[in-house]
Amino acid sequence: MTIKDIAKNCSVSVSTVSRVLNHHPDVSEEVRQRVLDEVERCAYIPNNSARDLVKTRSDAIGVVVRGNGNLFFSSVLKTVSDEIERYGYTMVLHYIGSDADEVNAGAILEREKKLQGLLFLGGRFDYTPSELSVIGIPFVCCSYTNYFGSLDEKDYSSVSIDDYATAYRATEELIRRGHRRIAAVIPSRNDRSISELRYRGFEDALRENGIEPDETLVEETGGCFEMPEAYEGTCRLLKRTEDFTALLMLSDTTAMAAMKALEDHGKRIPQDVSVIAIDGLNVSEYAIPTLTTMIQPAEEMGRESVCILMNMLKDPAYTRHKLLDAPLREGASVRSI
Amino acid sequence: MTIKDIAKNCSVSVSTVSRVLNHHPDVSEEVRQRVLDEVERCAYIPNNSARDLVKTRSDAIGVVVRGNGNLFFSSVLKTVSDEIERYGYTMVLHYIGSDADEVNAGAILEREKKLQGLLFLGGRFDYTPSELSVIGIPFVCCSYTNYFGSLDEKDYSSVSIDDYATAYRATEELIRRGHRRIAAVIPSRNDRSISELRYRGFEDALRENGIEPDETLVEETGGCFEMPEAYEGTCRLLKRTEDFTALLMLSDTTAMAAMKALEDHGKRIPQDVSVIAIDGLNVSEYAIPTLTTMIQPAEEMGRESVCILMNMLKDPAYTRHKLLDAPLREGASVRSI
DNA sequence: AAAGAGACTGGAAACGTTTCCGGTATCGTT
DNA sequence: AACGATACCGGAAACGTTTCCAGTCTCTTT
Repeated sequence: MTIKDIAKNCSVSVSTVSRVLNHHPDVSEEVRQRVLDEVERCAYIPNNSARDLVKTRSDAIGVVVRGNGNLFFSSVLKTVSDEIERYGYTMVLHYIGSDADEVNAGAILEREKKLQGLLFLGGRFDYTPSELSVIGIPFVCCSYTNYFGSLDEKDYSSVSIDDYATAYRATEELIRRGHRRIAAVIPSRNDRSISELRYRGFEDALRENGIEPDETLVEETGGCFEMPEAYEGTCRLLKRTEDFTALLMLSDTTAMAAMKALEDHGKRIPQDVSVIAIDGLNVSEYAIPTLTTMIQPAEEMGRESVCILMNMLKDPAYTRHKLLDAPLREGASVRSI
Repeated sequence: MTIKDIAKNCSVSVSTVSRVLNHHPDVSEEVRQRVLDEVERCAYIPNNSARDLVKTRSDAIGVVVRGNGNLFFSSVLKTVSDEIERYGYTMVLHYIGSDADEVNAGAILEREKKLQGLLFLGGRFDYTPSELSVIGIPFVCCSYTNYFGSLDEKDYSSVSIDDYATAYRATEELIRRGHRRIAAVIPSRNDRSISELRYRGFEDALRENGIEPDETLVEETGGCFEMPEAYEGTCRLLKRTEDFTALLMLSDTTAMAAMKALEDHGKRIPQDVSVIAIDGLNVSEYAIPTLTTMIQPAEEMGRESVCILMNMLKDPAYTRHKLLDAPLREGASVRSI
C-alpha cells in the first residue's frame, strides 16, 4: 500500500496525493477530501524511509543520557519523550557511561541517524567552543548550568536550575535554622561540574553568613552521585569528626545513602544531624524521615528543553539559556536548633 | 559523500562498494581493502534511509514502556538500550500511560517505523491471541509472567521472574520468621495482572502453611504501584485494623510508602511490623530500615529479552518463555517473632 | 475577445542504496 | 584446443517519496 495505490484509487497523480499529505495549499477541497478518505479507508501510512531519503534528513531528534542510575533523569526522560512525539518527531535515545564523552557520542549519533537536533540530559558539560563545533545541528543541554562560562553563549541552549543559587539557598535554610557546623559529602568535582557549582554555592552561603568554611567538614567521594560512594563518604566523614549538626547532600539519592550511614552510626535525624538535599524526587518524600530538599522541576525542564529545541529548529539563530526555580520542599530531616 | 563517490574514488562500481559494505563474499581481497581504506579516509557513513527504503525495513526495534514512574523499569531500560545497540539495531522508545493499550501502541509503532521487532516493558498483558495478532512482527514481553495462560504459547516470548512463586516465597519467609497475621496492600488486580499473580502466591503460601487468609488484612489501592496510593492504602488498613505483625508489599517503592505510613502511625519497623517487598531496587537498600525484598534481576531481564528477540529475528519459529530467579535480599525490615 | 493571472494538476527527476542479472577473465579439465 | 566452472565485477532497475517545472483550465480585466 503505497502512495501510488492511493493515487490510482482516487484517479489523481502521485504528486497530488503527496501534496495533500503534506498540507500543501495548492489542492482543491474536493480532491483533498477524496484523498483523505481513501487514506483513511486503506489505513495508509507513508513510508518514512522514502520520505527521509528525498528530504535528506529524518524527523528524529537524538537524546544522549548519562546513564549512571540517576533517578532524576529518568523522570525528565519520560517528559522529553512525550514532548518530542507531540511535536511529531521521533526520539532516538543513547545512554552513555559516566566516563564517556557525550559531545562525541552526540556527533556520531547525528551522522548515523541524520538527526535534526540533539538533547543532552545531565552529565558534565565543560566543553570548549571548538569541541562543541563537531556538532553540526542545534542542541540543548538539560540540567546543566553554564555558570562558569556565561549565559549569553550563542552556540547552543540550556535548561537547568541555578545550581549555585540552589545550593546557596539550601545552605541558608540550614543557617536560618540555627546551624553553624554544616558538613557536606560531595562527588569529586572538577572545574565546571555540577558538583563544583553546588559546592561553591554552599561555601559562599557559609562565608556570606559569617561562617568560615571548615574543610574537615567536607568529604569528597569518587563517582558521580552514586549511593554506595555517598554512604562510604559519609562514614569516612563520621570517622574523622562528629562535630557538625547539619549535612548538605547534592542529590536526593546520595542524601538517602548519607542518612543511612548516619543511622548506622547511631545518629538520629534530625535530632542529632539535619540533612538537606537537592533534587526533589518522589521517592525521597517517603524517606524516613521525609527528606527536606530543593525540588528540580523535572517535567518543566523536559518540556522547556524540547520547546527550546523546536524553536531552534525553526529559527537557526534562536538560542536560549533558561534557569528554572528550585523551590524548597520541607520534609522532616531538618530541625531548628 | 555517497556510495557513488567512494566508487568513483576507487574506480570500481557502486555495486562493488555495496558488496564490501555488506560483507558479501564475491569481491577480491585487493578491491575490498581499497574500498575499506577509502571509506575510512572519507569517514563515509551509509545513508540509512536509502538502505531501509530498498530493504523495505529498518533496523529498528521498538520498546514500549509503561511509564508510570516505576523505577524498576528505568533500570532495565538502560540494559535494553545498550543491548539493542550492541546487536547493531536502533531502539525506538515509546512511553505509554498507565491506562493505555500497549499492544495497540506497539502495532502503530510498527507500522510507522517499519520495526523489526518489539519489546514490551512491564504493564498488563492479558491479551487474547486475536488481539495479539495485530502485531505482525516478533515480540517479547519483559516482566510479565504468562502464568494464567501457559508457558508454551508460541506466538511470542516472555522474560520475567515467576511472580507467583516469588510472592509465595516472600510470604513463606515471613511465616518462617514466625508471622501468622500477615497483611498486604496491593494495587487493584484484574484477572491476569501482576498484582493478581503475586497476590495468589501470597494467598496460597498462607493456606499451604495452615493460615486461613483474612481479607480484612488485605487492602486494595487504585493505580498501579504508585507511592501515594500505597501510602493511603496502608493508612486505610491501619485504620481498620492493627492486628497484624507483618506486611507484604508488591513493589519496593510502594513498600517504602507503606513503611512511611506505618512510621507516621507510630509503628516501628520491624519491631511492631515487619515489611517485605518484591523488586530489589538499589534505593531500597538505603531505606531506613533497609528493605527486605526479593530481587528482580533487572540487567539480566533486559539482556535476556533482547537476546531472545534477536533469536526470534533469525528464526521465525523461535519462541521462549523464560523465568528468572528472584532471590531474597535480607534487609532489616523483617524480624523473627 | 484577447490576454494575463491564478488555481490546480501531472510528469518526471531525484534522493542513496541494494540486488538481480548478465558479462568477462581466469583456470583446471578433458 | 575447447569447454565448463568459478570468481569477480558492472549496469540498471527498484524501493516510495518529494518537488520542480510545465501545462491546463477558469476567471477577471481590459
